[in-house]
Amino acid sequence: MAKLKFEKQNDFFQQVYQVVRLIPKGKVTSYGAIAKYLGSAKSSRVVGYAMNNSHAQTPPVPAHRVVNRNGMLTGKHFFADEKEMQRLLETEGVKVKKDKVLNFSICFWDPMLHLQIE
DNA sequence: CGATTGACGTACG
DNA sequence: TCGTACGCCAATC
Repeated sequence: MAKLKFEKQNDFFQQVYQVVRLIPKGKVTSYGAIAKYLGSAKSSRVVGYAMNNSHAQTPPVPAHRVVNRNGMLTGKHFFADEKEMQRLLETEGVKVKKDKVLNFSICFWDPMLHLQIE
């Protein structure tokens, strides 16, 4: 359980990256959950857009831990190899089948429940 | 400044 | 269960 505090409204992107970096190993979350956590539940698309630039961030953002609401690896296409994302998840203990996270409800990590904004 | 785009999510048939 | 339509919002053109 980590506590997170956002001083000011940093760049929305930076907030997204920050949350993604806090995702525990072996866990995954969704774009919508992150958006909601950041206070913009309807900005899920923007979260995805932010992830598009995650590769340029330092330290790198574990984008493979972020999937859509169905647990599908919609972002795999943005990795060097489409199987890279799945491989990374399985390496962390997350089973993936047909581009979908198995036991998604169990592997799902909701920032709203594990992070607290003071 | 208006139009388009998108790693989403929900509603509807 | 599956495909299509639409809304949302920031970035980009």
